[in-house]
Amino acid sequence: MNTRRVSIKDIAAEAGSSIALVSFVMNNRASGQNKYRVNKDTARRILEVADRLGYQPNNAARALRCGKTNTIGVIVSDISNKFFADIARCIEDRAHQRNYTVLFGSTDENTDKLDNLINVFQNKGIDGLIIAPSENSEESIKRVSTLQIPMVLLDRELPGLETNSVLLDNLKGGAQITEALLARGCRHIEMISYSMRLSNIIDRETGFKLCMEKAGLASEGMIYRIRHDRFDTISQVIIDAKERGVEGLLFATNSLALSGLRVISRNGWKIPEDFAVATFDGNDAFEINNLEIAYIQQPIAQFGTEAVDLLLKNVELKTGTLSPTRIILSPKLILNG
Amino acid sequence: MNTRRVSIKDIAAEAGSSIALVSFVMNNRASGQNKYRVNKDTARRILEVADRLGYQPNNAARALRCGKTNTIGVIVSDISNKFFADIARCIEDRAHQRNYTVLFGSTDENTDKLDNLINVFQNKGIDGLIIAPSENSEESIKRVSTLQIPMVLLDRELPGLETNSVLLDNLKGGAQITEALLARGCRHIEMISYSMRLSNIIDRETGFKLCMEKAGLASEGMIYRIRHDRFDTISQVIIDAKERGVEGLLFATNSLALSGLRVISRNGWKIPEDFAVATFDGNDAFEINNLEIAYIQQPIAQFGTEAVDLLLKNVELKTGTLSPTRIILSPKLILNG
DNA sequence: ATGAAAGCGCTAACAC
DNA sequence: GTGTTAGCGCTTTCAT
Repeated sequence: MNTRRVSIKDIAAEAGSSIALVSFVMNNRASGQNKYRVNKDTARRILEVADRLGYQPNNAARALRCGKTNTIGVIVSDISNKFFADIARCIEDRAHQRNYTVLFGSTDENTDKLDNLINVFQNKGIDGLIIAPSENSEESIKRVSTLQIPMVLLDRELPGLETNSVLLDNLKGGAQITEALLARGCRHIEMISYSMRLSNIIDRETGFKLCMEKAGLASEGMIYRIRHDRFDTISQVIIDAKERGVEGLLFATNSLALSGLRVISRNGWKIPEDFAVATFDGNDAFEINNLEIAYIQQPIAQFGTEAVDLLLKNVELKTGTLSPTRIILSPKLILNG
Repeated sequence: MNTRRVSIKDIAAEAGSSIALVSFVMNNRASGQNKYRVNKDTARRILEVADRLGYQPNNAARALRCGKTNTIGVIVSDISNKFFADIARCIEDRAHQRNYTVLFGSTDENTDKLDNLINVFQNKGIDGLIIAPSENSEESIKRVSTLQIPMVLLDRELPGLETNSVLLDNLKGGAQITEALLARGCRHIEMISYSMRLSNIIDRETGFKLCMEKAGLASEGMIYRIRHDRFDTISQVIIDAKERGVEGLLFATNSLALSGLRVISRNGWKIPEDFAVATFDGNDAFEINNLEIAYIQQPIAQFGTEAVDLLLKNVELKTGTLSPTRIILSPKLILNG
């Protein structure tokens, strides 16, 4: 038994018409039109044969012919990171809804991997790219622009690069969460952040600073920056903070908070008695232990949907280019306890 | 400026040779061979031009010509689920190493979505499929076999279907974790499981039962099965368990454990004083609160690597088919406290 | 309303 | 050692 997949040609032969007509009918069906410029009976016959034979169009052929793959690429630092995994899921759903498939890739914040992924994805002929850029990725990202590949940046943007992007209002988020800490009566608040200079992180820090200054509290030197490859250093920072009499700890990301909580718990300190804690994004770990941790909730689903929609708007453009769009999503403050 | 990508033809023109030769040289380069049947100088010239022009092969054309896309599909119930997200990451890494890209899809345990994904992926011409099958997916999976698409089942297998699969030794895992509970002195142990009849769940239950019986303890009726669309019912089950004087709780999956812990915490019960708890897979939430929870650790990275390798072994087969292989991975018991 | 034919970029068999 | 050519499955233009 030969297992060559059934092609348009087979259908034409079986239905006694030309392949051109089959192609035409199949395309009409796909686009959900019910009015054919084709003879009704012929159309019905072709459709019937196609179904009977289990016809599936060959995407490679179509891609080659049309220069379009209906595939988008998504590049993040680590797809197994909860934030990105959640977004990935939403991107997947939205893309499928709009008849696209998604190729995912993780860079581990490594520029070589990023460049390689961009190449591979370009070879595969992706129609567009959604990227959560990491540090030092400016050059690579610029290359994507040069390549004329439609692109939208996710979660972070790049200084000096005008592109489409979908972002959280991190400045507002940083301010809101700081305010929450102040509202519980904390004065001596310190922020534990990343040494990586990502726009989202920077904005959160700025939000914190602005808010502290407005409250007439010192913010200078109150931000401690952890290297992402030296997460262990967080331990000493927190121990020192305790000695300095810090009352509130604001973690710039959820992973930072998780590591911080581990330290707090290991030292036998209690939340919120010993430390008031706030961060970005919720976590099962908070709820399960009734930890009173305030956090900024990001609209994950919207991140995914907006990114896909914005990208496809650019992809499906018949001609020319749109001017870059920035979509800024609103943070939501969640208070626990 | 016309932005048509540079093709083999452009290189041929520029280097003053035929496209066939260019193709030949490029392929040799790709496969890392350094001995050409081609004139050294010609080869060098071609390579030089290719680099200068920034040539990237067109995958669609190659796929069409060769009937091979170097893409595999991965279908799970939900890619944002931690277990699958972790595996996805490992699959991605391994596949990239081996020069394949990966298409991911989530079914939400829904047969229609599964069928649809299989179709879409088939259209895209994936060379093989890795699937974590959910309940009632027998028919769909069988169709993949019929389609002659190489496939490996992940995490769960299907009764009455001989296929390649990569699985945990869930029977052993179930027994090991039960023993751990017994070893801490628990007698009255109950298992909280899924109503879904997935092979991995069933095996874990069997391991539990066997172990309990061996210890001369009742196991009949000691398994409570939660419907995945009625997670809230877990609350009453645990409250009842407390009244029945249950000492140890074994959760069949991590999500079940998470929900259970929420209930336990909400009722003010302590671990391990009020309940000894054990489950499958670790979780940040455990460590952060120094919860003494024993669990079975699955070798995630191995899951990914083995699945990809097994799949590609079948994909890259020049001729015929291999007989189905089952790869059984060993569970590892992690004791906390 | 329908069909013939060109061509997307590539590989591989074959000829020179 | 190098070039010519057919053809993968599809869409699309142009005839009829």
